[in-house]
Amino acid sequence: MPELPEVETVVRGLRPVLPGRRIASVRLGKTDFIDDPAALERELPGCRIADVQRRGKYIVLPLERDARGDNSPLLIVHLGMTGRLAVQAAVAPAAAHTHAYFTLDDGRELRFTDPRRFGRIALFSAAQFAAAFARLGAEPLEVSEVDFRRLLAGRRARIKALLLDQRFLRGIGNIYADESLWRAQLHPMRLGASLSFADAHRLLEAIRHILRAAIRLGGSSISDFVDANGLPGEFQMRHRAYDREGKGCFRCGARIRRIIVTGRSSYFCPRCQPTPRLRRAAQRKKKSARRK
DNA sequence: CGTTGAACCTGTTTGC
DNA sequence: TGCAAACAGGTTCAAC
Repeated sequence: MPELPEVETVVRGLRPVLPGRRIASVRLGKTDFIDDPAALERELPGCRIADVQRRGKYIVLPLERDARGDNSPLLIVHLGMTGRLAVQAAVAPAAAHTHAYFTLDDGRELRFTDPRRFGRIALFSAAQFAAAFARLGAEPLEVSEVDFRRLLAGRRARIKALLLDQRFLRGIGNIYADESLWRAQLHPMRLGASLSFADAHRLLEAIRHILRAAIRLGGSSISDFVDANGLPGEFQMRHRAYDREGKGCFRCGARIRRIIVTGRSSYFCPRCQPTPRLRRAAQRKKKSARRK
């Protein structure tokens, strides 16, 4: 569920609420997705939440410790596939699979809910944070076209694999990869280095357009995504490729197809997003197979 | 460098 | 109707 636009939507919902609040206490349920549960219970009470930020698909809460405040830690939350983070009244009944409760100094609670527990919560020192996040690629809404072309140069991986690789760009997942490739009219199996100047230009434009539109509509709600206020997004109404197997292409009418690329379902229009030329060895193999 | 497949875990949808 | 298989927004790791 949560890719860059959904995480951004959650962050924008929390930003008017959390900064300035202090964490009074911590309660944990299942903890197998938390790096060091004991550290949360030990370190968090008394900390003031200074800000709410997003880095790729990560939510980052910089904290300030009591008086002197140096060596301040950062609380990191990743929503995985089914994670939710929301502030609720302490008396409100908790949704099923709510595994972390952070009581705030106004009596309300910041709650983390995640049925599949693919999410992650960690408490990082400034140094740990810098080291961990140095591996992530650029923000797709901030990278320049020149840098984007440099990233593609020499990459023999499929463009779909690159878009999903958080060290290439951070924040794009399966939905927005497919939607961007559809808009740019590029087949998901194209190799990164094979993209022409014009291809790369169209792809970056598509990524920017799609992500901005999705943020504007509060993200995509496929089955269970809701923002920090419990409201679903609306960008799923605008999907042109994702989860549309067998339906007509919005551009040319051809039936959208689903194939597996990099182990993930990939939806594309076989007419608008033409199959790349195969490499010679693979091509020979196919030809001989066809002759039989 | 790249790719593939499996693993993590639960819930929902699909197919026989 | 019932049960099993397939599938799901993500990340990581081993094996090739």
